[in-house]
Amino acid sequence: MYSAECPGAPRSMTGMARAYPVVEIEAAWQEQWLTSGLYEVDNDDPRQKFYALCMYPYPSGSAHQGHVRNYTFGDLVVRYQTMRGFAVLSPFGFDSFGLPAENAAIKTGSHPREFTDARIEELRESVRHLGAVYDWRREVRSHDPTYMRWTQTIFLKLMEQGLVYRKMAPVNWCPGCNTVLANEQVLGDGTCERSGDLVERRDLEQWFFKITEYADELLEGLDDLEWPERVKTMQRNWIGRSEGAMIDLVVDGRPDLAVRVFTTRPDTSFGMTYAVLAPEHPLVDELTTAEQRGAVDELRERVAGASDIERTSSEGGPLTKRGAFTGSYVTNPFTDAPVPLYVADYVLMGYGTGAIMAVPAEDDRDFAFATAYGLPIIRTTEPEGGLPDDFDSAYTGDGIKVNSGFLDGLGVIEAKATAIRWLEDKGHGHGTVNYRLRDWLVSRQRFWGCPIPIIHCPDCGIVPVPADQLPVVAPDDVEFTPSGQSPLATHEGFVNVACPRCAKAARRETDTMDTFVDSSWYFLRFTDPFSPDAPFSPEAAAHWMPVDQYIGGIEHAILHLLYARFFTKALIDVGLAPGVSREPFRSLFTQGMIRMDGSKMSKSKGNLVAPTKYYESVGADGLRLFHLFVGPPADDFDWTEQTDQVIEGCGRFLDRLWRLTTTSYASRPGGATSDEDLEVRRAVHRAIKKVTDDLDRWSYNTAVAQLMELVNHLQRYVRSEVGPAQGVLDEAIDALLLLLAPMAPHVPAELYQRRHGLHIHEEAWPSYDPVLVQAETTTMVVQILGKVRDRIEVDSAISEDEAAALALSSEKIIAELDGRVPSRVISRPPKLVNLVL
RNA sequence: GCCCGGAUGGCGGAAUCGGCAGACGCGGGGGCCUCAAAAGCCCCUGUCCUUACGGGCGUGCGGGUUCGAGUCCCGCUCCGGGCACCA
Repeated sequence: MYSAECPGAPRSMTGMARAYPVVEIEAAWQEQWLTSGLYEVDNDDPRQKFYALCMYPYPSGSAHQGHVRNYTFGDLVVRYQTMRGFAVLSPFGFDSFGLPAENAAIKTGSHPREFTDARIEELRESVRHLGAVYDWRREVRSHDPTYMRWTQTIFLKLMEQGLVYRKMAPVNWCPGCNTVLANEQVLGDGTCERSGDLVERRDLEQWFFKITEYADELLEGLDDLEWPERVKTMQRNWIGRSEGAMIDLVVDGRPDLAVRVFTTRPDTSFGMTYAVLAPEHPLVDELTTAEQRGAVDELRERVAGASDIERTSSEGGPLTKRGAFTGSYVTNPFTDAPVPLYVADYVLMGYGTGAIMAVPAEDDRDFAFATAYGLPIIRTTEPEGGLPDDFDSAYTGDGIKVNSGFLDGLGVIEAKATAIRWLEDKGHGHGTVNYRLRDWLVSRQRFWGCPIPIIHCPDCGIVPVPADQLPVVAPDDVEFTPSGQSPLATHEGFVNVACPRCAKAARRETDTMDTFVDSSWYFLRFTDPFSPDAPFSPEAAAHWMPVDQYIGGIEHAILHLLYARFFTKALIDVGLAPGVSREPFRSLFTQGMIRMDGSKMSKSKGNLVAPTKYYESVGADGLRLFHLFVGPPADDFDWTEQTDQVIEGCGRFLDRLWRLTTTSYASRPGGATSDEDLEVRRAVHRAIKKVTDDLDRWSYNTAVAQLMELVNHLQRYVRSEVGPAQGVLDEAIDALLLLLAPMAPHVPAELYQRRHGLHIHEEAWPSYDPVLVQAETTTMVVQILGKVRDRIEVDSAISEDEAAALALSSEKIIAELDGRVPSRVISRPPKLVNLVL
């Protein structure tokens, strides 16, 4: 491929001499892969499909080490599965809407599109320098109008099918920036990351997706996925399914009015000594008596102004300031006793019904509150060993019900079921399932996102933008001011529009969609990115989906992966994706983070080590090998002062391989086979098996180690006294190059081309001879009481008895035993015999 | 507070099913080559005792199971991550 005469030993920037011209060879092959179309697959490809995908990146400019790691793993999978004979779909795209472009626009005055397009160009270029291969024809970009059109179409389709709605919701409002912030933009201390102002909570009309309608399926679907357990657990916790009961507490003196509470512990109902409303609960006003109005209003005012962070922090103030008595009482239906109704900030409007029955004896928070307010505490669960005389904390464990009327004597589980049956019989409530998962708030008061395709008409109300007017694209003639307010909201030409229904003057929706919407269906678009009249053809999507191997960072463990799963199911249900697998990502791999000085390596931390310099010293191959070799792919990696030396070591390995392959060795006369020949052949076939197994189980570091061992072995072989046999050496080197090809693609491609005139990446993955993998003889360890006393070379197929006999006849063992007779002989042929005295 | 991970030489890590702990690499030491250096090549490199041969100890800590434990069980310590008034 690289055709120049060998220019001797080129010197890299780090001053190390390389055995081969790194930059020229890598550039030539990258050009070849880009133009040859080898990794472009068509939808009617007859080979079995394999969909490999790395999470599409936000285009932040040139690739950093996190990208390199990600795409090295991804490219390995693509090239490996291609060699194994699959039609591998390997697309690339850009998650190109998002705040950094808008912030840059505010700073420099440039349009976010120009900024983004330039960053995309940089990232695409540096990904190519890595030698990673994609079907670039399929590239998608979130901000591309042809993509936006379908994002908006999907929004409207979901709305039409009742999965989108609008309601008032509290948002993070920055008074300095005069806009709403995403949660990620609010710092830990509750201030705005840009202006430093204290973020407030405000209620605004917001758009939502009904992800909660899929809560159960999102939960149950996790069981069958080949995902890291950690990620599944995080999603389960996020969904937060809990079984319990709704109970209606009738207000004293108001038989028509009840406070509905949710509890997971209906078995503790007899211990309810008060009830609590969230400060935002709609019944607070009505149920607060004149005498208590002052205290309640004071509490509500304080809570309303506080951010979530303030409200839930442990510095929320003394407990006595956290609640207020409403003056009203509700009836505990189990005891018919009236209990006081409080308002308290520890009850959240966003979970359950925004109201609770409080059982201080069996709930930590209720216990703390009851203690502070002098409320009674009645224990209803007797732990094993009986009730203690006094106690200073709630008891939340298992036990036998006491003080609980008809529940007395039952265990917690039976008592729950009995209490729910009783509630349902008496009409006081019912069993239910509650989720922590909230509907997905998708509106953002931002410019650089996909506009929500809605028109607000004074007469017709909310009107979808007609399909033939999509996509709604943000205007170019906008000015970004430091206020941070989206210029969309004040752009007359954009906002003013005729109602598509009645033609009267109407206003466009100026909110844009959360960028997680764009990333919730891009993997479907990849299957059919040219489709002119649908987001994708259902046939193409059904063919390629699910993604067989999805690779990305653990930081997307919850949101992106949950939203994408929801979207896939929803798109199927609204008829856009019939026949598509309901779970989009069959197997997920989450790579470890690269850290430096304890924190994540990132642009914002300013601790990037650019890959560029390594492209010139050890090449993309060397850098890729380093990322594969340095440790388990799933583990975090600490970048230190020593890291450059490890990378250089990977470069040296490639040098040795190059010299080994390009040096001519004197053919051994006579053609007789030596022991060394057989040993080399065995080592080769063992390596094929080991590397194949390792690649299949994501143990890339040991796969690289295995190849290093093989090179070391071959190096000894060619320098050995008898010298190498050409046929043996050729078989070994070919296998070595084939095994290395998915990991470090350039050098093996170049060497294979020179050897055979063939493209290594079009070759089949090597297979091994099981006979050669099985060694003829093995070193058997003989232990006395678990301590190694002798090693004997034995036939691998040795029997239990033979092994034992051999061990007992060993001179060393006889001497060591010194006449003692083993009471037991543990024989585990062919590896070990252990003698017990 | 709750839920997950993890702890092995000077360092990154290996040991896939309970069977030789430390593969592979980095770093370090010694040697060869060279006028010299770089590069390359060879040998050594857990720790303690021993001139040697050889032996003792050793996978965060304390117990246990087993002929045998880095690996399994029980109880801790420390580190990392996620969730966090979720009723």
